[in-house]
Amino acid sequence: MTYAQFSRRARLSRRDLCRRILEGHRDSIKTKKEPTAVKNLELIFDATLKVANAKGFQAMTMRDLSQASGLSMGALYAYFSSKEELLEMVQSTGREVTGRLLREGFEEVRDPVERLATAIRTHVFLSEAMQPWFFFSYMEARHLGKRQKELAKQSELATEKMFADVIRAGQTQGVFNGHDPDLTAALIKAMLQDWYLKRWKYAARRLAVDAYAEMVVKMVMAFCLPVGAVATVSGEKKR
Amino acid sequence: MTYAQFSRRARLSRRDLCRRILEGHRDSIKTKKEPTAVKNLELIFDATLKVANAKGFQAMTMRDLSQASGLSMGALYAYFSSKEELLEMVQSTGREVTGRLLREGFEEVRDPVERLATAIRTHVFLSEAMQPWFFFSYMEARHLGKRQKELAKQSELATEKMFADVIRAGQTQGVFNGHDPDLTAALIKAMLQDWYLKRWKYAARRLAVDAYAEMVVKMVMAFCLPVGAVATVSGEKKR
DNA sequence: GAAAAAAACGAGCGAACGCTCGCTATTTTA
DNA sequence: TAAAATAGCGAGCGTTCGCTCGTTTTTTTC
Repeated sequence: MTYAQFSRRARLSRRDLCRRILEGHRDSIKTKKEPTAVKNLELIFDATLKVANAKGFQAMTMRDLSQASGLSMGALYAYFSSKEELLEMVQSTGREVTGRLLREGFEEVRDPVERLATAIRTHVFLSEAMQPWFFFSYMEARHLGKRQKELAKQSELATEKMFADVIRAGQTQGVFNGHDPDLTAALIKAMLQDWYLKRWKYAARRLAVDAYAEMVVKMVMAFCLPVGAVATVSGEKKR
Repeated sequence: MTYAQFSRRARLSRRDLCRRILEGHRDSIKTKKEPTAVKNLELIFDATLKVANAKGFQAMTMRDLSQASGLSMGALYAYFSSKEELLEMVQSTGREVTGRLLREGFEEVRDPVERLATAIRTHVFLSEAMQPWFFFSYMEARHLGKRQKELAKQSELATEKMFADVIRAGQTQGVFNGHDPDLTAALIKAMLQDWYLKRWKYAARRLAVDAYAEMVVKMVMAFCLPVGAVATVSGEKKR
């Protein structure tokens, strides 16, 4: 799979995302009419991610957010009851969408090698498509309350377990060698995170998202496949 | 090299660190007597890293810092002129010490394979010994001013170039295969960062620093060494 | 198009912020 | 040990923060 294929299939528009958020907060959001609410939620989340990812969520004032979104202070507070709730809304939404799309991304692939490669590619492509959300989730996680922080950790561990399980299954089938699956999964996740955390670096090098994904796949396969196994990972043609 | 050996050799006590900071800011620090100044700088940096790493530097108030350090507001401002300057002091100190120790760590090792492995181990061990500093530098970099932010980026790129150069030298000698050295270095750095950024994860798993370092070394060698090369990386005995 | 309902506004509130400065306490000097 | 020098203190200043609410503007209803 390439990034072009992925983003055609995933169709994760901000509008759909905001509609989901609205459904989840129907009771607390004061605006009655859906089209208006969705439009404004879009403005709010766009502005939040833009300003907060530049200067940090704590440093972003509600006046900043008001200016960046084009909504007044009063209008903003029709959609959340406090700055902290806004933080939780962005976090939980990103978490939910990520988990779902990631699982869907490779569930039908059964060959262990191809399954691991697809999981890696899906994660890179997903974090590319939703880069501001991923960056925000990572950098602002420690400003969450105790309960929400625990959820964020659980989410991270769940993603990692997903990779570890794929590797374990491959080991059982004798396709992968015996390296610790949990630690391997942790290292994979570390490499995947760099793509959305250090975007300035890869943008400066004009590195495409597909190239990055393939590099990570190669590194992981070199580590997980037994010595001597020919590393033809993907069915796609190589140049 | 093991972590025990490294930390015995590096000897990077907080006291020495604070003495260096004092020398670098002799003109702006109002306290005249060195022993007093060093003692208070130690209190200030300890408290800053403790509080800021828990709730973020922006969220840390000067009253928090006063309470955590045991110094009054007035006493704090004898050592820096603004909260922003405190941020820059911590950042620049960490940067300086890191760069120096990292370079010293593997300059005498000449064999490419051993050299790359030593560079990786040194980075992991260094980030373990100075974990609060590394975590702080990473998480608070975007709150710096333009000039300082540029320095932080340059420092990151310099570290990466160090790894890339080691790999390039190994390729010239025909020891490593032809994978892009710059991108490989970026992936190595991503794995190294996870150790000090996600400490809660590895602490929960009771994973030792040496084990982590060896895992990264193995992964990198599997990727960089030509297929078929026996991966006996270190001179140390294996179980 | 008048009345009712919904959405948007933004000045202003109390609280908390970074930082200062007149003062006290401690140490050094002679 | 008196005088001078240094270190330490914390209430209070001006500012800015998150958030509210009485009012105005826009949209819907009939």
